[in-house]
Amino acid sequence: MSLDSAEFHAAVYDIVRLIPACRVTSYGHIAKLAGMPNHSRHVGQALKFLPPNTNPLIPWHRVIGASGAISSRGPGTDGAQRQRDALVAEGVEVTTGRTGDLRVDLHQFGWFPSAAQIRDQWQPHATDGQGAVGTESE
DNA sequence: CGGGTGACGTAGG
DNA sequence: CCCTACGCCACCC
Repeated sequence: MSLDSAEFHAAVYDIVRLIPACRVTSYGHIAKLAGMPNHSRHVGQALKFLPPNTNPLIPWHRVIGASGAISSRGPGTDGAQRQRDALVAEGVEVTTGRTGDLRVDLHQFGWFPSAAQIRDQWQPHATDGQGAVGTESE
């Protein structure tokens, strides 16, 4: 199956909408859930394309890098700061490095479910209230 | 049509 | 943990 760019955007938005509060995931994981594991950059591209009015509908701030770092997004932009503010408001701990880099502990706030678990969210059969799903490095 | 770029990721030093 | 190099692909020049 080949995803069109528009459909890829829609898939990305749909997945981002599923991210629970106080949790974060990575661009690459969203790309993987969307069926395109190598299109991690385009996930960010899709979020960049995101209109301001859809902000409250799509928790874009819960998407960070696979290393738990919030992308600088350029020195003149305040996107990273707004993202940090939104995450902190939800209760996510964001640490600031000496160089001003913003990072989140994925072991504590990471949310990396598989496609099957996503389907499980749409149809809650197993009521497992697990926290960090799929903490790879453990 | 070649080259640079980016809200990325992984591997290696 | 830091930085560098490379792969990736849509988009822009």
